[in-house]
Amino acid sequence: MGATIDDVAARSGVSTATVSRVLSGSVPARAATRERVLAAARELDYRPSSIARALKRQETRTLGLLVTDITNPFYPQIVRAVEAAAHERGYGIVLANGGDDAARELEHLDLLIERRVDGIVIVSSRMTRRHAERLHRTAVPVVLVNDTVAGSGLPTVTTAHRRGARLAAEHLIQLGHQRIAHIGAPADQAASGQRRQGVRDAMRRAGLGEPLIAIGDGGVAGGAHAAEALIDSDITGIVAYNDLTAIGALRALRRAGIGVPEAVSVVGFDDIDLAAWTDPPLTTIRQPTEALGRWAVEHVADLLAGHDDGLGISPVLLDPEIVVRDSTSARGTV
Amino acid sequence: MGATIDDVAARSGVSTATVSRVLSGSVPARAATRERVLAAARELDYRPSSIARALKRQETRTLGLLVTDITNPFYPQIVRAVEAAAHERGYGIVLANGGDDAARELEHLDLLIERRVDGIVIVSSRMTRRHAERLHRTAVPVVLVNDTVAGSGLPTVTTAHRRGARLAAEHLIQLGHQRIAHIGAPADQAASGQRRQGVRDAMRRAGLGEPLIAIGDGGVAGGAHAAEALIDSDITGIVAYNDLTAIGALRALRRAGIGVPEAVSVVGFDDIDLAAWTDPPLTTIRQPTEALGRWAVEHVADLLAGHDDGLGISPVLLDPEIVVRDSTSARGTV
DNA sequence: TTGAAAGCGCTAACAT
DNA sequence: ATGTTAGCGCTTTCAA
Repeated sequence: MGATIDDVAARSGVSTATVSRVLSGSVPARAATRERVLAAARELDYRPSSIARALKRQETRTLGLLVTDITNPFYPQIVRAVEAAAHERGYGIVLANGGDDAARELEHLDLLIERRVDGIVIVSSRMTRRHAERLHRTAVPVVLVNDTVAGSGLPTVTTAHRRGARLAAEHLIQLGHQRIAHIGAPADQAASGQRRQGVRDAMRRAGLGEPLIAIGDGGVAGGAHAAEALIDSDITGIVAYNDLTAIGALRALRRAGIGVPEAVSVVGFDDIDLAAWTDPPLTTIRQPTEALGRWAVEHVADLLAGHDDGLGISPVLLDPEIVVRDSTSARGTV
Repeated sequence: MGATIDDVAARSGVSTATVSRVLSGSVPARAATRERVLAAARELDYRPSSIARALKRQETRTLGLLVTDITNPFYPQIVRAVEAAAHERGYGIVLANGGDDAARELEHLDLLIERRVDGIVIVSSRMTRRHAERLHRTAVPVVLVNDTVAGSGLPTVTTAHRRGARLAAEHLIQLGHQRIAHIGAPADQAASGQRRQGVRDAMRRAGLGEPLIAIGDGGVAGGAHAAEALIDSDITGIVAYNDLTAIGALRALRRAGIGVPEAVSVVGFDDIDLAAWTDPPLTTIRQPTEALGRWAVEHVADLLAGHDDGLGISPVLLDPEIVVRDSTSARGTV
């Protein structure tokens, strides 16, 4: 099919070594030789095989991207970010969409390893110690995004969930809200504890006591349910676990005839694409997706380059920022 | 680092050929040999290098997935579907996110080819004849999803956009609507013409004349704008180019105090995840994402297997289905 | 500046 | 049933 380096060498009357050198530009060559090689390559439409190169060089310039929690609305954003950062550094991305169960996920991990990816980025999965072990054994650089495995020593970069949730609650407090509820997510969601804590931090600092806590399911339905349960309380502000939850709350409140933001203010988390288009547009905490992806890729690259910076002892926290839209408004003390 | 086939061979006291055979299971081996090989492989945590295998076999069991139109809300769904279908058939996915300009996209294509992907699935990109040429020259099987390049002869699978839009309009007509508007997308969107035609088909069949046409931008903002312009007309139903456009329309109508679906019914297209959660939940045309992805992968596989079924002359159309929610309702003749 | 040759890890004839 | 060996397409010493 495609032309090989031998074809190019033959056509230009030099050795394959010379072709390789000219094409890589690593070693100077006589101008005349250069020209001939380049011409031959062009004429034959030669594309070096990265497979052969990988075998020789023992690196594929490829990163595995394992995304398990596909229900995560924030998934497309992070895939985008990682792909872009990788491409910039000359890495390709092999995508692995985690399945439903942990077993299938381990299988994916194996596949990535067999494909000899140079490193692996794992996003918000249900990583277990077993995964970590497997990873450790094969010595493939790995970085976790938005999740940690306790005691695995795996390097991690995550959004500062706690700080983000605090930001959300503080925004409400600054607007004069005093009775604030938090609609959380089940405990198995990596960030649920931290976000709840963030809301408490803000309340406590302001001397407002404890937030009212309701639990959703991380999705719209759960958010709506939880908000309904909150309707008879006298809260004026809600910090939702994420945007999906917030959208559910918006819906439930509308159904109940409670105006947002006049009667109750709502803050989300993530800033998914559609957050700008809810009704009213959602005030939310934007995760630093770009930075998360970039950091993950750069750190894998560093690890590959042998810069073992002793990281992984504690996760790197990246700051989110608040995006104020129309689902929150000032509220004097009642 | 990792153990090689030589290590396993040495440890189990057989030749590498035997190891290869035992592991692949292609040829029967004596039970005792089998055991020893398997044991050695396990002990060494041996993972065959798919790189070396690819070089030998001249196939990587890898498909390239080029997604350019990243603004397409339908993007995550199709990535999911393609990945799943590929995985099922033992293919991995190399992801390439198209850039802004056509040049960057060509670069991506080259990269995929250098990576020696066995086939390429291209989703809804701004494919040009130049791309098609490049593809043709390298003889890599390609299938296009939801887009065609006129005269390129590239096999294509797409949603039956025209039929889908007709379904949408017919739904409205059955509900008693007579004055229907279509909010379309700019002409450069692959499906815009077909969807507009679909609406006209339905109107004409029902003897209702031409639909009122407004043009959005394929996004929420454009949908809102276009809907505003429609407010003073006397239409009672809107078929939007896609869900984003429909969401924009929903918003504009609410702002204007026009009830959906009491005063005006709205139908979207795509059935993105959030369509079920708009207010009111959106009646829409669901693209057969699963089938699209599966078909694309299977067709590439067929091509790879040498089944040149003379396809590609005309695109394969997959039927969408209507999902009726609450943004549409019956309406007697006024 | 260029060439010859070894070798990356595997598979598949071809032998035995 | 198993071993020997060539070779996939490249890069990289080592020589010249």
